[in-house]
Amino acid sequence: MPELPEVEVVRRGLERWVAGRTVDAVEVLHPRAVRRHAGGGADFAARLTGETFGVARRRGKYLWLPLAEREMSVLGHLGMSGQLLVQPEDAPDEKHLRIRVRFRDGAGTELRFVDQRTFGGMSLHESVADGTDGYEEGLPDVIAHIARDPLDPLFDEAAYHLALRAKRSTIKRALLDQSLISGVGNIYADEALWRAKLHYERPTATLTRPRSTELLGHVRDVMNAALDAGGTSFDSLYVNVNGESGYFDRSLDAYGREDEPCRRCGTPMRRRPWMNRSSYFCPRCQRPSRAAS
DNA sequence: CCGGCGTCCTGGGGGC
DNA sequence: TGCCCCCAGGACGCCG
Repeated sequence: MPELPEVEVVRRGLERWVAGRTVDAVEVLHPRAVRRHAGGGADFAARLTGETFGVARRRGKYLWLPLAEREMSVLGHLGMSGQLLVQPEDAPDEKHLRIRVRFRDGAGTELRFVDQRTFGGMSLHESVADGTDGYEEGLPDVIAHIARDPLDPLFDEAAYHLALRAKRSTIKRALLDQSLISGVGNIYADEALWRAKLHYERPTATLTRPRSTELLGHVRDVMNAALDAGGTSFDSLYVNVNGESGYFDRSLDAYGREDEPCRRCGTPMRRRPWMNRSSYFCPRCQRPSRAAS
């Protein structure tokens, strides 16, 4: 389940293995993998052929490859189970291979998008300036609404706090709202809330500025720890751009630890159904406030 | 306008 | 053993 740290590991792989290479041919093997591309698979392949990739960029869980000679970018999202692999051209196709990008150089490798559950995909979009960065970053127009992520030096912390105070929502919802702060998924939300000793249904409007600053610090800490470890991997579905599995799950304090002792106080951790998914928390360290159930 | 929920998808696992 | 149902969840669309 790739979140920001895993996507960043993939971005680094793309920067190293794909930047500067020119596309020779593209094969779209599953239409759902390009469902976000307006013209469909054939159009995606035709438009990409002959183009040269720039340096991969990332915002939250989205990553994109700017085209060197156009104000356009190839947008990628890994969804739940997506992988971007740089493989030898003669390596056998993966079972869930969805898109293949061949290159014109003689490097002997190709880029593959592999995705079992097909929540992810690739698509080509116009680039747009967002007011702070220029066209050279190639931000795809369709993700202009995605907020900067907490590891971005230009993340607007003051605006984030103001938005939290203004919302009539709860903290975990707000952490997962990609238009407020991007890159946080279910796993790191639970981890950061556990570290901050905050209940997932704490109303955002009750968070003081110091408290929300502290939470943000925990979000950054848990993401940086995962980055240092090379990305989190839970079910071997996630593999980085070179096909190496991440590792980090041993370090999780909350996610997936139902009935296991809290690493702070020993109380059995709980799992609660929440928004068609789960929230893991310590019932003692993370007490709900009066307004929450 | 915005919060909240349904939907997409597939393989693994649990229960009967 | 085999089958069925549930579960995982990111992001978007729609409803109230």
